[in-house]
Amino acid sequence: MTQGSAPAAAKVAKLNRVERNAWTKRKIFDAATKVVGKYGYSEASVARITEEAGVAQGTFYNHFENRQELLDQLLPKIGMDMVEFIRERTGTANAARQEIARFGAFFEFIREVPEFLRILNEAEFFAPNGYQKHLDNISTAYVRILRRARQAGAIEDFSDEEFEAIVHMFMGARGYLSRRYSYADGAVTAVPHHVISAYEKLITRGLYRPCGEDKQP
Amino acid sequence: MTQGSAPAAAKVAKLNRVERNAWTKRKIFDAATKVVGKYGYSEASVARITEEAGVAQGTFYNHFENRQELLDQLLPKIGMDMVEFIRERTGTANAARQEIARFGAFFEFIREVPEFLRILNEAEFFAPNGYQKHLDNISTAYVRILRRARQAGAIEDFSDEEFEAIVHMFMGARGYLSRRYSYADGAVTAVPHHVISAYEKLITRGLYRPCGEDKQP
Amino acid sequence: MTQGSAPAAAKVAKLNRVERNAWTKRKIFDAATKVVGKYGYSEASVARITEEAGVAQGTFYNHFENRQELLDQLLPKIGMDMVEFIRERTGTANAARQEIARFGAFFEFIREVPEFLRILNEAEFFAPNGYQKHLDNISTAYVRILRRARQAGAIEDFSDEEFEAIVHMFMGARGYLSRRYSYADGAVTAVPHHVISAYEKLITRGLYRPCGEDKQP
Amino acid sequence: MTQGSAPAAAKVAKLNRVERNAWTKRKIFDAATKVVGKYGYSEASVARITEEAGVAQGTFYNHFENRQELLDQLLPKIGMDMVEFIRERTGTANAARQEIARFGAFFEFIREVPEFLRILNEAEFFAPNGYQKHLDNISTAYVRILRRARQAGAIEDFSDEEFEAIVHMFMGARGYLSRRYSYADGAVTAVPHHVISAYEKLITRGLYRPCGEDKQP
DNA sequence: TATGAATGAGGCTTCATTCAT
DNA sequence: GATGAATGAAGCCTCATTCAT
Repeated sequence: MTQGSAPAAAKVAKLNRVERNAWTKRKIFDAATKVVGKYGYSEASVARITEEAGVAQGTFYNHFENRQELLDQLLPKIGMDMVEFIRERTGTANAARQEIARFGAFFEFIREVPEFLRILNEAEFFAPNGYQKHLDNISTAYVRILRRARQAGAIEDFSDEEFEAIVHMFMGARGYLSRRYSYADGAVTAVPHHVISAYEKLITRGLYRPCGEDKQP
Repeated sequence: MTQGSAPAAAKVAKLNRVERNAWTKRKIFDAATKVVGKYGYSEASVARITEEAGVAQGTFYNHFENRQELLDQLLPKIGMDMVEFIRERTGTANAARQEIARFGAFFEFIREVPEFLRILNEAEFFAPNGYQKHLDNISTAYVRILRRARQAGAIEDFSDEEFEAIVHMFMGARGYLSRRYSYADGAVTAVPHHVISAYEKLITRGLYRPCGEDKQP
Repeated sequence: MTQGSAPAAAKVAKLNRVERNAWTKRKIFDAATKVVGKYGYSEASVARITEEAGVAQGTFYNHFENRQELLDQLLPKIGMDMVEFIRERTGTANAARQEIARFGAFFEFIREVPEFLRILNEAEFFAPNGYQKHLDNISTAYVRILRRARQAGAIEDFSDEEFEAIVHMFMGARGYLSRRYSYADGAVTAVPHHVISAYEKLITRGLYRPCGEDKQP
Repeated sequence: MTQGSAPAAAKVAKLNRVERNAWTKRKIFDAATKVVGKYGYSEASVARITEEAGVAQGTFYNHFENRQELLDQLLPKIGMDMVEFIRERTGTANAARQEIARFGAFFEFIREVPEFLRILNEAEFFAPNGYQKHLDNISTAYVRILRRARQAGAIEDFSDEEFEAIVHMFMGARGYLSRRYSYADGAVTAVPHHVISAYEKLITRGLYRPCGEDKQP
């Protein structure tokens, strides 16, 4: 429209069609993360999300089949970010120490990405497909870790099936604990030390070999 | 309108005003339990509940301030039923055995009252006040049990604060496990044995004295 | 609100609950007739209808399951009015004359109830159930008339099945003619005389005994 | 972007600009015929049509001013095909026989081009301009035929204006009959014989000279 | 106290059309 | 000329709550 504007074409104009498309989708996605994190799934109307994203409501449906599709993508996406985040902080100590590290990293992540907690907790009921996908992602990865620890001699006397149950307990425990201790009037705070210590005692005695040393180096 | 109706009023008429009132409220309450258990909180519209209860929508507001008030009463009420149910099945064996019994009784209760699972799980987000109340109820009772076990010498080395954390882990673990293992295509099934055994190992080794015998009789 | 208003309760207040209910439903129904007649089914949004009726949109759904249900009731209802209207104007002359009278009365009715034409014509596509019902109503009644004429000796050589086809042709012909000749820029005008005369010739010669006299007195 | 693409451009590239243009327009047109025939006008969104045609939505507006313009072209185009189809099957027998032949050919055409019926029937309300144009086309041609029959002595006692009315009745009758007898669960079937016979009786007696022989050769 | 019709805001989604690339 | 993302109005319907009877 402004005739001579070609050379001035600003930041956004540099993007080609494909990039612009991805950028818009990303805007919607990020907006949804923010909105669900703040208000919960049930208040995350398309109107609210698109307003937060700064696009028209109709635009939403150019990028997602419907509201639910977006909602179901939220958790698995952030969940993978979390897995990566935790992996980076796990260290190379013995298996029990690593488990403690993971436990702590989980709560660190929650503070880094405060939306995560609510998204995780509510997903089961508002985004069941996404929740299941996330569960499978986590469960698979976690069981693999436990198996490796068993091979290394750090765990004895647990079957694969029992591992799966243990993993579910861990996940459940973290969820409960995070909800109980990490919320402080909306804001997210650190988990108190006694929570860590209780968890440490429970799992080092109950799951991993008490001595804290793996059998095979 | 109702003036001369006293003699004709059948069965129900035997009730006086207060009893009738309580009876109606109860009908609504039971209907809500059924509806939420079957469809979840978000589908539990006032219309659906009153229809299930066989009363008019307006009647609802004679007994509850608003929809949320009823929803918030649901879980604490059933939760207390559950506590009683579990207490009756705890037995008098040593502390570790009792804990296993409680764990099992929890899953029994779920099968007795199939609505409970959904009400419990969703309450956190749809009936936060009721959820908190339920949490406090359970947590208080459970911590008391653990303290007593510690006094009896069955638990060592855990502080009161750690007990609270442990209780939350237990509750979280049960929730997760029940969701993972108790749903079978809508119906509620028994929890597989390896889940029980995994739990048993984890807590007898991690919390209670491994030998399974209390210090003081 | 106005404290002493009880004795003043005006016109509408005389109605009891049932009557008020019926009255509201009727208001919606009449509004729909007007709106569909003027704008056609596709423009007959619930918003437009309720606005015309002077009620809230939500009220609509207290009286009709959904938009389509109302739409499907429109034609059969008015169709029965039409049947009655025509019957009253059929007279007692011989069968052929009666047929001409019916033909004329049809066009009279269209002018009495100008909405009818559009409702009739569009119903096939926008209210198929209602259309089918109307068709059955009319077809049944019409075939009965033809049969009686055959019994009276006014018609020869047509089978029952052929009657049904004839009735469809009559209905189709009327529809076409009414659309062609009765619309005058939205308003509805009388059908020109040559249309009547053409119809008269066609059916008195083609269907009824040409002489215009029935066999049996 | 397109600079060097000339040599590589396959089959389609043989077409010059004008031909390509016409080809695209044709694709859209055919797609619209298919879509309207199958789903009706109201479901014939621009999105659906362009998808069926395999072009982008924007392309549509390079060839048609708007959605309605295309819709209005649909019926007149196919209508002319029908006229040609019927003419080829009219034969050279006497006028009454020819009329019967035309009646039969109409139903044949419906089976040849199954989309036609729906397009014809719905056009009146969804493509009024196109419908009017079609009506004029048919009416003009049909009246010419009747006039010629009158000149040949096969019809007596009908004025030109009455001819026009008769033509409308014929068209209306055909429409009704085709809808009543030609739809069989979506598919299009043959019209039962009694329909043909009823029509034959009606028009040979009512319009054409009963003897079936024209006055002047 | 019981009733149930009335309300109107708000939710999701579709769609014809525009316009920058 | 072709593309397809962006737009925003409009449609249907649900729902918690109110209020006159």
